[in-house]
Order: sequence, then C-alpha cells, then structure tokens
Amino acid sequence: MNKKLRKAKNQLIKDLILESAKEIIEKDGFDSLSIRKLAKKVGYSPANIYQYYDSKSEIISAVVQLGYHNIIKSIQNEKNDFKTSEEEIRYKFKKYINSALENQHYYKAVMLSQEDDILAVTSILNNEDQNNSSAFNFLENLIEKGQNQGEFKTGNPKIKAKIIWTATFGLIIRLIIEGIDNQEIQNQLIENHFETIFAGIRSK
Amino acid sequence: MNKKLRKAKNQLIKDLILESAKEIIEKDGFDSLSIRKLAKKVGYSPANIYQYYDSKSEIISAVVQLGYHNIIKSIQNEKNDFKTSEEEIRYKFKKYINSALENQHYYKAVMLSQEDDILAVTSILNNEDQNNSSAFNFLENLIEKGQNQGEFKTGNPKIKAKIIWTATFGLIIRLIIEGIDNQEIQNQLIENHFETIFAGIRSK
Amino acid sequence: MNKKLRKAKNQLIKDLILESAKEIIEKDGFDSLSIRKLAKKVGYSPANIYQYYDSKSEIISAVVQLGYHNIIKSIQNEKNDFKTSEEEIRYKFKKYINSALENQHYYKAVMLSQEDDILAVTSILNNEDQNNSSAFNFLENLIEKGQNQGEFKTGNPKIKAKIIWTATFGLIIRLIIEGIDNQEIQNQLIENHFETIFAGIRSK
Amino acid sequence: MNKKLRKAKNQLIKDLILESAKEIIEKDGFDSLSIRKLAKKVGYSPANIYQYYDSKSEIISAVVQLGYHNIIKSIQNEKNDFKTSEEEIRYKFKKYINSALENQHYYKAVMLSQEDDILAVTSILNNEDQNNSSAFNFLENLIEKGQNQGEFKTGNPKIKAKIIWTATFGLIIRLIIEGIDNQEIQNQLIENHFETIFAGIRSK
DNA sequence: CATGAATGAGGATTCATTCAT
DNA sequence: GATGAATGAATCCTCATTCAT
Repeated sequence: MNKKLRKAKNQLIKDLILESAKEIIEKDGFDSLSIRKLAKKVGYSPANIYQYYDSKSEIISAVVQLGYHNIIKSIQNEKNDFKTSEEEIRYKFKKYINSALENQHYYKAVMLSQEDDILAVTSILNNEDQNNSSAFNFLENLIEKGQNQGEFKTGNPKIKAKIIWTATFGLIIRLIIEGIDNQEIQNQLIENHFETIFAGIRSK
Repeated sequence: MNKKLRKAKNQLIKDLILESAKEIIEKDGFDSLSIRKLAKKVGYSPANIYQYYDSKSEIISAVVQLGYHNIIKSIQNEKNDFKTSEEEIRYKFKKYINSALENQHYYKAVMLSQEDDILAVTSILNNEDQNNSSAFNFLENLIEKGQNQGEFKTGNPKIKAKIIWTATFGLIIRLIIEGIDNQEIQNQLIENHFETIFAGIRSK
Repeated sequence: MNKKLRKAKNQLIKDLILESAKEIIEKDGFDSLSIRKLAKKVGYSPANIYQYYDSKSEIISAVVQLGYHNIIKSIQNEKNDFKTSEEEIRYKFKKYINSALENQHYYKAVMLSQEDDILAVTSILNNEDQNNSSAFNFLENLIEKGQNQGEFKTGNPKIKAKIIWTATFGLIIRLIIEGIDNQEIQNQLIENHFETIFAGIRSK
Repeated sequence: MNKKLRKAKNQLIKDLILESAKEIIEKDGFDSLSIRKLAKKVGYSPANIYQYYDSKSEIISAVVQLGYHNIIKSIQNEKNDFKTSEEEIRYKFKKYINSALENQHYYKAVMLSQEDDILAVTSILNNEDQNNSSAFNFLENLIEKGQNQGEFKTGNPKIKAKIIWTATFGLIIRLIIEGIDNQEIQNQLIENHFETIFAGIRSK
C-alpha cells in the first residue's frame, strides 16, 4: 500500500516537472529550456530532476509527446457521423486548428523543432517517421475513402495528404506568428483555405 | 570629407559583420551564432564587434532584415514572357522556393521572426503590412490578371493570394525542418502542391 | 544464535559488495568506481551501501587489501619440482606476472597504494615490513639456496631479492600503464627481462 | 614595444597557471587537478583560464611536458668525458634518479598517468611513441656503442634499453612509494641495481 | 579603432552523502 | 535493513559583455 502511495507521489512530481517544462517552453521557446531553470521552477535542486528523468532529452521527449498528443486528440477522439469525407476532414482539421491556436507557443515550439526526438513525432514529409503518426494516417485514409467513393479525384493519397498537411501547417503557423487572433478573420482564412484545397481535389 | 570617409569605412565593416553573421547562420544554424565565432570570422576581436553593434540581438535583427530582401529578389528581378498567369506564378514561386531552400536557416529565421520590424516585411496575412511587400502584391496582381482573362475562377484575389502564400510557406518550412534535400522528392512535392492549388483555382 | 546468523549474513553482504567493487575496478578502472555503480551491481540502493561501509574510502581500502592476497596466492600455492633455483624463480614470477596482468587495475591500485595498511603488505624495500611478506621471502630463500648450490654468485641475498622485485615490478607496471596486451611482445620483454637479470646473477 | 610587454605579461600568466597546476598535481595527484581549483589558486575566474589555454587537456599536456623535460634534462644536458659506456649510463641514470626523487609526487603522477597525451611522452615500451623520447634513445645509443666497442654482449639494443628502463623505473617508483629517503640506503640499492644489470650485460 | 583580459552566469551531468520513512 | 528523495558541490566548458589600455 505504502508502495502504491510512493509511486503515486513519484508520478505526481514527474507530472509537475513536465508541466513546468511545458510552461517554460510556452513562455520562452524550446531552446530556452534548461535543467537549472526547470529545477528552479519546480522548486528542486537541478540534481534532483535526474531522480525523475534520466536526461534533458528524455524530458523534452516527454513534454513533446504529452503536448502533441493533446493537440492530436482533437482529431483522433472524435467519432461522428459524416456524410462525406470532405466534411469529416474539414471538421477534424478545424478542431485541430483551434487546438493548435489555443496552444500557440507550444505548437510553434514543437512543430518547428528540428531535434530528432521531436521530428520523429511531428514529421509530415518523411515516409519513415510517419508510421506512428495517426494524425497523418487519418487524412490519408479519408482521402483514399473519398477516392473510392468517387468523391475525390484519383491520385496518390499519401502525397495528397502531405500537401494538405503542409498547407494547413503553413496557415496555422502564419496565424500564430502574425498574431491574427480575430476569430472572424481566422475563419474567413480557414474557409478559403479548405475551399481552395478541396476545389482542387474534388472529382468534378 | 574625412568624416564622410570614416563613416563609409564604418558602414563597410558593419556590412562585413552582417555578411559574416549570415554565413555562420546559413552554415551552422541560427543558434550557433556567437559573438566569438562572428568576431573570428570577421577577423576582429569579440570586443571590437561592440564598436559597431550594441548587442548580439541588434546584429540578429540586422541580419534578418538584410536577409529578406535577398530572398524576395528571386521573385522581383525576373521579367519573362509567360503565356499564362499560372505559368508565371509557378515559375516565380519555384525560383522563390529554390532560393529559400538555398538559404534554409536564413529563410527560417526571417520568416519565423516575430519582431515588429521584420513582420512589417514578411507579413502575409495582415492587411496593413502588405503595402510594402511587393512579394505579396505580385501574386495578387497575377491572380487578378488571370481572373480577368478567364484563366482563373472569380473570387477575392487578395484572399486567394494569402491562401497560396501560406500554403507554399508551409511546404517550404517543412521541407527545411524535416531536412528533405533529395531534389527528386522535393520536385514531386512541389509539383503536387501547385497542381492541387491551381486545380482549385482554375476556371475549369 | 540469531545474532550469529545476522552477523554472518552481514558479512556475506559486505563480501558481495567488495567483490562487486573489485569487478568494477577491474573492468573500468579505479577512478570509475562510484557508489551508484556499485550499488547497482550489488542490487541495492546507494543509500544501503552505507549500512555496511561508512564511506567510499573504506570500501576502497577493503577492496585493495583483499586484492593483494589474491595476487600473492599465485606464488605461494605452487609446489613443484624444479631442477634449479633459476627455473623455480622464473616459473613463479611468470605466474605472478600473468596474475598481475589479469588483474591490471587491481594490481596497479594495490601496488601503488601508499596507505600504511597496504604498504605493510606490499612493501619490497622496507626491511621492517618484509616479515609478513612471504612473497618476498620466497625469492630471498631461493636466491640463498642457489648461492649455496653454486648456481648463483655470492652476495647479500636480501638485497638481490629487492633488486629483482623492483625490476620486475617496474616491468609489470609499465606493461599495464602502456597497455601492452600483445602476448608475443609481452613474452619477449619478460624473457629478456629475466635473461638480463639472471645473466647478472649466475655464477658463470 | 607595448605589444612585447603585453606578450611578456601573457607568458608570465601562462607560466603562473602552469606552475600552479604543477603544485596541485604534486600535492594531490593528477586526478585532482580541476579548472576550478586551478583558477582559485591562480586567483582568476575559471573562465579566464581559457583565455590562456584552450582546454584542460592542453594544460595537462603543457605541465607534463614542462615537468618531464626538467627531469629528462638531467640526462640530456650533460656533456662529460666517459671512459666506458657503462660509466656514462650509470652517471646519467643516477642524475635522473636524483632528479626524479627530488620531484617525487610529480614524477609519480606523470609516469603513472595513462592519459594519451602523457603516454606519448612517457612511454617506454611502445615503439611508436618513442620517437620523440631522447631519454629513451640515449640509452639505446649507448648500449649500441658499448656493443660495438666490445664492452657489452651483443643482442637487440632496443630491447635491452627497454629492460633497463623498466627496471630502473620500478626501483624509483618503489623508492618513492615506500618513502625511502635515507640516502645511504638509496645509494646501496641503486648501486646493487646497476651492478646486477651490468653484470648481465657486460661481455665477460 | 582595436584588443586582451577578465568575469558572472549559465549549460548538462555526476557524485558522495544524508535522512525520513 | 532497505529505499527513494533530496541536495550541495563539483565536473568541463561557453557565452555575452565590460573595461582598461
């Protein structure tokens, strides 16, 4: 019993560390995360951080995974009835965009990081990395489905998925960087974005 | 007279510092730029750099500002005969993409900067900022021209330009971040990117 | 009874710790011995090591003391029939050298230690200390025997033994320090070493 | 002129750092040398040490080279008239031994170090490293000379030199470790050491 | 103008050790 | 007995910056 309690407390602290790391990243960017700063925020000595995580990169990995999954959830966890693939894609992407905009700094930090650990999760274009990424697969599958049902033009669905992802990523990043927080303007851009894309994909 | 000469020499050295900074950034990435390294490349002592710039961040600002113009030039300086607007847009964008990929770190730094001075130049979505940006205007104008000639569908050309810009920006950034340097793969992606976009814009 | 059992178990663990320490030292060198690593090898927590030894230095002392006996055994335990003293000396020393080379780090640590406890056992030159050291006495006795049988020149056997010991010690330490692990080269050096020494001692 | 002065002062500080490093090594051994400790002793900040030396290993190299050469000088700088090679070898080695004993801790630290930089200078057995080491060559040359003049037995002079070096090294180290500082006893051992060796080398 | 010298702060880790549980 | 948690000190090294010369 005691053991369980200790383990729970341990997990609590691990979470606290992660949360603190996330806050630092959101505030000052990924590069500014240091063990010292992190320890200070948590209220521990730097050395004690290593009681909970083996290395800085392990912390980074964890914080990325945690955060990225939060964003990805917006796509995964939905189970709705959609009449068309386009409808489903639009719906899920809009949720994704909103989720990304709600965690602006974080999204930026994660999606622009070039560290291997992170790229393994965020990669859009690299074929090797995509295996795990259900975020990517969901789109590819929907495109394929749309093609089979005559909704979309034929053509390599993997590549089409990549094009849509990079385009949408570009839109999100610019919304963040340029500080576009007016919802109306955001929506107008998002609508036009998808309208253009789907106009180029629909079968007729 | 002497004063003028002195000023000119001063400016020369300032430019030299900037150019060296740019080279370091392009070679080893943005984070690797240090005053020491910069001074070594310039051939001065680290201390002397401060004779010309007050701080590291001032140098960064300057180098980023300088950088944008270099990249934009790839679009501006061309004056060719094109049969269609699409052809011209594709041609110029491809030059732009190549230029961006050749200056990866640099492009990333410039286009992702959130400093006001730089955003004034790099902004895609903000209406107020776009005045200066001929990079943006060229596209808007070509879309308008294409619409007038029946080549493109009707619709707000400003917004269409924004959509194309953000999408293309997204593709470039991901090519850079994920380190896709295989030319064949690059071309395949770029082709599909424009094919999708133009399929969604063409009148038929 | 219970007390005895407890004590026995305690001693068992103390021995286990020592043995593990020895293995670490032998594998990765003396400097690499850390309480953490030791604890991991033993299967205990670092903190628990302190239940059995007060400090790291106490462990080191113990491990070194233990070590000497292991090495000395290579000379003591042999009981063969030799035709000449030279043959016996050569034979036993070669065993000793091999044993030393097999426990390189260990041998180095023991033989180079300047702690009194250890010097009491390892001393070659100090007359007072030699009483215990059968390792030393065996050589002195054999030299004396060789002299009596006309095999060796006359001369103070104690001093001759010292000379042979220091010379052989020097060879071993340099073999270890310079990392000479090629057996052929080792043998060539060892052969020449003894040939030179015995040429200087033989009666003819 | 000013430049010269500055350079001189710079050299002074470099020397001061080296001297301090040497003192630390002599007092607490090689492993205990740290930049922090060194800086504290010199009276500078740790960072400023790097103004004068690029890395810790550079300091170690320098301090070793400085110290080793001091010891080696005892062999090199002498130019005497000797009747026999044996006489010359004995004479120079005795000077060497005295010099080593005068810098006990230092000699021990240097000669027992296993760092590559240091081994490159102190190696006795490794053929590759010996090139620079005139300390080694002097002996080999004298043995060869003695052989040519019929003074010594024939046989590979390189190997004979190695044997003499390791044996003498062994004697010195044990004199240091066992703290034999009685000059009479030292001399007795040294005399017997060389007597044994040369008896094994002389032609008759 | 230019530079060497100097520093304080910070980077990630590792360590031996203590202590409450 | 045994352990997880915690820490202070230490490791080498890099950095932007200041200042006297």
